[in-house]
Amino acid sequence: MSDEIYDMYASIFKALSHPTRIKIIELLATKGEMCVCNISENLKIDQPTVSKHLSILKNAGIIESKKEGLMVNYKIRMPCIVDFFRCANQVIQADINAKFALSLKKIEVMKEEK
Amino acid sequence: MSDEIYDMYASIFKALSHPTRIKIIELLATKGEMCVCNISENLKIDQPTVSKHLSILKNAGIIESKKEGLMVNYKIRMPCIVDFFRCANQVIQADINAKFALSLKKIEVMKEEK
DNA sequence: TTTTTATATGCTAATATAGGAATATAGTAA
DNA sequence: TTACTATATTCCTATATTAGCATATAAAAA
Repeated sequence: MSDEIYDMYASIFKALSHPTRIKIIELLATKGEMCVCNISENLKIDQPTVSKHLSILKNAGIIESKKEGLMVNYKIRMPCIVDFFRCANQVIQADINAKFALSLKKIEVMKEEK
Repeated sequence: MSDEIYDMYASIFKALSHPTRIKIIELLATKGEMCVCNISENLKIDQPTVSKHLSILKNAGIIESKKEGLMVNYKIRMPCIVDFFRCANQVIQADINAKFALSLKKIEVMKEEK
């Protein structure tokens, strides 16, 4: 694989590496399509900030936009992106389970020390 | 979803948002398991830098390590991470196709202008 | 035309990240 | 013990990213 391809992969993941942008993807995945104003309202984040995050996602090729009158509607361009989250969720669940197991172990040790 | 969960998703994607770390994942996905020295040698990146990237991937829960004597072997903890790349590849291919279509269109316009 | 509405962009300060060089740690061997 | 090997960490500097505010653009309405 060429360095350019690695950069392209990295830029897609970088676009997804911000909690606000994850929220935007989740919102669009749920509602299908939304204008900037509704996204801003729904997430309670001011319009310029939402606009900037949307342009980052768009530049990465993850979402696309369509102008309709005054409004710009955004939607997910690559539906398989939802699978990212299913996998990421497995990682997160594994972490939570590991932390839980660890705290149980600590409780056991405390009992033994008594 | 709580803000903490969004942060966890974001940190997983952030861990993948660097070309060197993509290369490491690809390497581990292919070879199964590798020590730091072999990763460093294979990617021609110096050891402290590889070590830092590995710790970022490990903290995100994407890879795990096992110490064996002097060496530390790393392997992928979540096999589904490979699906990330399959999807990301679709995004990349779509971009490449779009660019190609655009350049064809420009050629058409140039012909008409003659 | 002017005004209003929806979105995008420019600027700045604070914060985060990267790589390189040097150093620290931990296990092995002599 | 000392020497060696494989990893990890620290410090430093350069660069990148963020949110917030102000401003610019673009379409619709008056």
